[in-house]
Amino acid sequence: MDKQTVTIYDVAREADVSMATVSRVVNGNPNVKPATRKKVLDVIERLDYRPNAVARGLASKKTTTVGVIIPDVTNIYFSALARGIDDIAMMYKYNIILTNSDENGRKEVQVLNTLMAKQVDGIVFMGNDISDEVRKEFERSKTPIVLAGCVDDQDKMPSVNIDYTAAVEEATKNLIDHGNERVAFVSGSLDYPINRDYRLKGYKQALKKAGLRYDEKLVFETDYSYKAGQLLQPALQSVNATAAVIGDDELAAGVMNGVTDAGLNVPEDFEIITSNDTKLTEMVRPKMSSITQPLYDIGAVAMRLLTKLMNNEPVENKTVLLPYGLMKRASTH
Amino acid sequence: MDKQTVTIYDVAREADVSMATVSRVVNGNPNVKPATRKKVLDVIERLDYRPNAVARGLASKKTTTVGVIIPDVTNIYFSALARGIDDIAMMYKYNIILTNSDENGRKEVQVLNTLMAKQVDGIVFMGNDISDEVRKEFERSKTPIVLAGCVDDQDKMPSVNIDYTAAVEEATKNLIDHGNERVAFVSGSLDYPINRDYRLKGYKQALKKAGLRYDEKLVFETDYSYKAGQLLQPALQSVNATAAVIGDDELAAGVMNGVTDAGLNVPEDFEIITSNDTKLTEMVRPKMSSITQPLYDIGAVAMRLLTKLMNNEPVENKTVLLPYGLMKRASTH
DNA sequence: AATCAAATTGAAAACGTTTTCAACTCGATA
DNA sequence: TATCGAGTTGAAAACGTTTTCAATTTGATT
Repeated sequence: MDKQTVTIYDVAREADVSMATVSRVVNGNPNVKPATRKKVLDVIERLDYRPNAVARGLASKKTTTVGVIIPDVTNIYFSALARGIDDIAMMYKYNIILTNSDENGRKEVQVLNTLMAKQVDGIVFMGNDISDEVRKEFERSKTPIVLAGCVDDQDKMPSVNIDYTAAVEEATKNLIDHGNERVAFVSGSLDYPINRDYRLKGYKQALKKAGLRYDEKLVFETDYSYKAGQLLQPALQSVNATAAVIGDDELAAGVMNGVTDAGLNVPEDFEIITSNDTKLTEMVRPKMSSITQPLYDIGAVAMRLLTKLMNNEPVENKTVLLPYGLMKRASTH
Repeated sequence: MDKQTVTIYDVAREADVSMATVSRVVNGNPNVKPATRKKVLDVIERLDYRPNAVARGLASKKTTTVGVIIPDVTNIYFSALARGIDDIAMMYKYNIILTNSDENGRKEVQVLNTLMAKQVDGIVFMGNDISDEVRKEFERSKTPIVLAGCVDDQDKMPSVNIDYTAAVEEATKNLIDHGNERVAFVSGSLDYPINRDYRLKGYKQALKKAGLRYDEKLVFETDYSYKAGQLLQPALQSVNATAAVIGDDELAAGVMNGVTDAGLNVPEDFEIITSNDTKLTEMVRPKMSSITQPLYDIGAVAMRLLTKLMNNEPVENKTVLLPYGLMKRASTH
C-alpha cells in the first residue's frame, strides 16, 4: 500500500485491458476470452500483483474473515474447538479473527462490536452463557452467528453441542451402578443455563431413576481451574462423597490430584468421571474416565454450519447435537 | 453494509457538517469546536452510527489487525504464548487473526500471503524453523514481523525468547549433578536450528564441562506429541539412560508415563526435566521439573515489541531474551 | 474598523477493488 | 451481405472512510 505497491490499475495498463477485466480474471469470472485471460495472468505474474483484500472486502461486502469468540484460548477444551473451527474455515477460504472473552459479559459485547465493525462475514461464539446484553447484540446482527459448545436456552440461535443432559445422566448412572450413593456434581457457575438446566438436570434425573435423594450438599459450584479442583478435596470428603461427575477436565484433574495427594485412592476410594475427554484425560494418572465429546467436530461442524448460513445454503437443522459417549478409563471401577 | 446501514454521510447530513468533520470527531482529532463536536456526537448516538473498519483500513492504511501464525493452537505451550499476544494486542486496540500453520512450510507461506493480502499491520510468527521460502517472504515484507518462541539463526528478525542454550545446559548439569552419567536429550527435529544449534549445544556444553563424553545414541528426535513420548521408553531403556532433558511438556508427559507405566519409578529410576513449565507440569504425577519459561510474557513482550515497530517507536533491543529458571518438582531428586 | 494569525471547516481526491450496464465484438444464420 | 444473439469488454459509479489543502471563521491586537 505504499508507492511501490502494484495495483489493479498497473496490471490493466500493462495488459492493455480495463480494470474490470483484470478483476474478472483474478476472480475467475468465466466471461473473459482465453487469450485475454492469459495476457492478464502473464502481467500479474510479471508484476507480482497481489490483490488487496481490504479493498475487495469494501467493494464486495465480503471480507472472508470470521470472528471467533473464545473464553480462553489456553483452555484445552476451547482450544480443541478452535482448532476444528480454523481447519474448516481454512478449507472454505476464511480466516478467523480470534478474541478472548474471559467469559466477561462486558468484554463479550465489546469484542462483538469490534468484530462487527471489522465486517466479519460470520461469528462463532463459545462460552457458557448468553447474557442479555450479548443476546441483544445477537438479535440486531445481520451477520450470521453460530454457537459452539454453548447452549441457547431460548433456542433461537444456531448451535452445535452434545446432549449434555443425557450425557451427564449416563455418567451419573454409571457411578451409581458402581454402588456409589453419594455422587457429587462439580460444576461451573449454576447461573449458567448449560450447567443449571442441562447438566444438573441430567444428574438429577439419574438420581431420581435410581431412587436416590437429591442432596444440595453434593453440588459444588466453582470456576473451571485446576487450582479450584485441588482445593475441593476437603469439601468433597466432608459430605462423604464417594464419586463425582465433574464439568471440566482441568477442574477434574485438580479434584483427582487433590484426592490422591490427600492419600486416598482413585478409583478405590473416590471415582471420577470428567466431561470433555481432552488429551489431559490420558496424561494424568490414573487416566480419567470421561463423557466423550467430539471437540474438534463441534468446532468443525459449527464452522461448516456457519459457512452454510453465510452462503444462504439450505440448512436442515440449526440445532445440531453430535454424538457423545462414555470412555471408561482408570478413574472409575 | 446493506440499505439500512448508517454511513458517515448520514451523520454529516443530519448534523449539518461535512464528512471530514464527522471523521475528525470519530477519530478524536482536536481541531473541532466543542459545540460542533457535541452536535455530531448526539447525531452519532441517535443514529447509532458504527464506523466501518474495513473502509477505515483502506483509507488510512491501518487495519488494526495483527496476524499470528501458530503451529497448533491446541498445544499448551503455544496457546499460552497466544494468550499473551492477544491480551497485549487488545490493550493496544488490535485484534489478532490467528492461523494454524502445522509447522508446514508451504502452509506457512500460504498463510503469510493471506495475512499480507488482508493488510495486517504486523505479524507474530511462532514456530521451530524459518524455511527459506518463509524467510524470503519475511525479507520482502514491509509489514513488521516479530518472532515469538522462535529463533532466527541469521539473527535478522526481531525476536523474543529465552536463552535456550543456557537453560538446557543448566538443566543437563542439574541431572549430571544428581549422579546421572547417561542423560538423554529428547528433542524435536534436529533440522530445526532451535533444537540443533541452541538446545543441543547447551546439552553438549554441560556434558563437556562435566567431562562426560557426548554419545549420539542418547539423542532422540521425535515430534512433539504425548504419544511419541510414550513410545520412547524402550529406546531410552536400551541405551541405559537414567535421565532425560525433554524439549516439550506434552512429549515429556508421554515419556514419563511411558516410564512409570513400564513399572519404573520417577525419579528413582529415571529423572526428567522438561522445557516449557506449562500447567501440565503440575497436573501429571509426579509433577515434572522444568526449565521455566515465562510463556505468557514471551507472547506479551513480542506483541509489545511489534506495536513499537508498527508505530515506528524507538526500540532498544530487537532481540529480547527473557529470564528463565529451573523449577524443581518431583520428577527429579 | 482593519489586520493578522490561529483555529475550524469543507470539497474533493484518495484508498484499491468490484459491480453494473451500455457498447462493442464475434460467429452463426438467412 | 445483413442481421441477430451471445459473449466480451470498458467506463464509471460504488463501497465508506480518511486526508489534504484551500477557504472560512474567530478572536486578539493595533
